[in-house]
Amino acid sequence: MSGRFQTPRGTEDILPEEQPYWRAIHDAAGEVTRLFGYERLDTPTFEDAALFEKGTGDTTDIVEKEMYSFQDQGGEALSLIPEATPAICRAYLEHGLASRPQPVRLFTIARMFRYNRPQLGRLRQFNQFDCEVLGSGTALVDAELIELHWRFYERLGLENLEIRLGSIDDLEARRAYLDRLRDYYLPLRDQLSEDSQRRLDRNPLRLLDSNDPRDQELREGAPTMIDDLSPEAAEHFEGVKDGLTAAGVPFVVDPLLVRGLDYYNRTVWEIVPKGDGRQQSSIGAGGRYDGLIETIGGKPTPASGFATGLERVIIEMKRQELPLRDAGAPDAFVVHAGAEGGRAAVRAGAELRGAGFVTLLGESGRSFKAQMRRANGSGARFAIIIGEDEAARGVAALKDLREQGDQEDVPLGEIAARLGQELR
RNA sequence: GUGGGCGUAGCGUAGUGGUUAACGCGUCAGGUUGUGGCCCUGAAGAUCGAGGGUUCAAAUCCCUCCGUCCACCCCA
Repeated sequence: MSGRFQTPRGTEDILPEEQPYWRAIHDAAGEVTRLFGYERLDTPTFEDAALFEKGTGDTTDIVEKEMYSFQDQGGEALSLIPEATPAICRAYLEHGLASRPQPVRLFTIARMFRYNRPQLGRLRQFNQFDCEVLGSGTALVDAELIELHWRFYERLGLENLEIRLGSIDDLEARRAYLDRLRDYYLPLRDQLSEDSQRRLDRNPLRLLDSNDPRDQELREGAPTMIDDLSPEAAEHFEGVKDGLTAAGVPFVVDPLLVRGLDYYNRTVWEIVPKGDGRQQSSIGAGGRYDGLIETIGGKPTPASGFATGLERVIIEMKRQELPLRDAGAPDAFVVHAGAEGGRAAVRAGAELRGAGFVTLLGESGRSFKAQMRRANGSGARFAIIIGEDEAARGVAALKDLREQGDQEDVPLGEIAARLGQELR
């Protein structure tokens, strides 16, 4: 089958049978944001490339090697959005949302693009549900976001998830910590795995979540950030934990939680399925980013938010075999034959749909047997049969497909009323 | 971006050098007069991911590319 076109690498079609998952996700997101009072804000699919270079950070992998960037015919440097947060912040500044009552609670559901090597749960084009609260630095806002995040999965019916919560302090304190961490590891360099020796220079935090046994042993004596937070960050962290406890949301403090974007400060969290060893298992993650808005040209504005990867959520929904609302079988399937029967079938269809009944028509030219098979396969409750004979008599034969046998003639024009009685 | 596994009809699989590539599900058509589910019969559907090479002979061996999955990396 090649030679034929196929979806570009790392992209996928969403076929009809996949749609119930997406419907469930949109319903759950809509419901949970409504309950928490979040408003939807949608941004463009592409933005000024510099927004992410500044916002996300031009030393991050996302910006350095994963952005789809291009120049348009007018010479503008643009990027397909790799994440929503800087775009939401841009919109917040551009439209003066800072002048509305603070904080502003927003959400979006959008496609994101990152050029990386595809894997299960890692696509080049993927969808995220994203919530942000701008204009508040309180711990309770973080707790609220984590709770909302949690309730979203809860509403979908997902179980066996775990919130991992951590704090990475503020920038200055984090730099000091990184120095301490490096000081600890430097003399031990030779004992580290090859990967970790490289990490020591590039991203020392990564040493802490290495899977290599050698690294894990050395980790025992390493300083941890969470036990040595600045007083302000420590108090904030306590506030987040208090808020979650009050909300009845379970969490585990993870001192090794080092994942996430560079702009995060203080609160960070991720939600993962318990006992899943895969690398792409985190289905959602978030954190506070008090410095980002200033970085992209706004006044210093505290903010916090999270994103959840919807394809990853669906992987987990399938794994947990969640029951989905089925799309709904048709109410009626109209079987017909002959020119006059065809016209009557179209009229019957219009009448039925006008009355709110989901109605499918059989294929003209196909045998009754074929059409009846299709009617049965469609799951329709009733078959409405209009052949030459019925059409001539101005009636349709109504047949309940749940039972054997019985069918009766109903005058054309009274079909919808009759179905109404049968289906209430 | 690095390393590795895999790639046979729409889907799931069998076949690992030798006649027209097999099976299940699905699709289509039939099983006497215009009627479904079960059953039966038949048909369509595959340049065996693509291109090149080795060989008398390749789905099967080799190379390249594409796709997918796993690890690394990154992250949702």
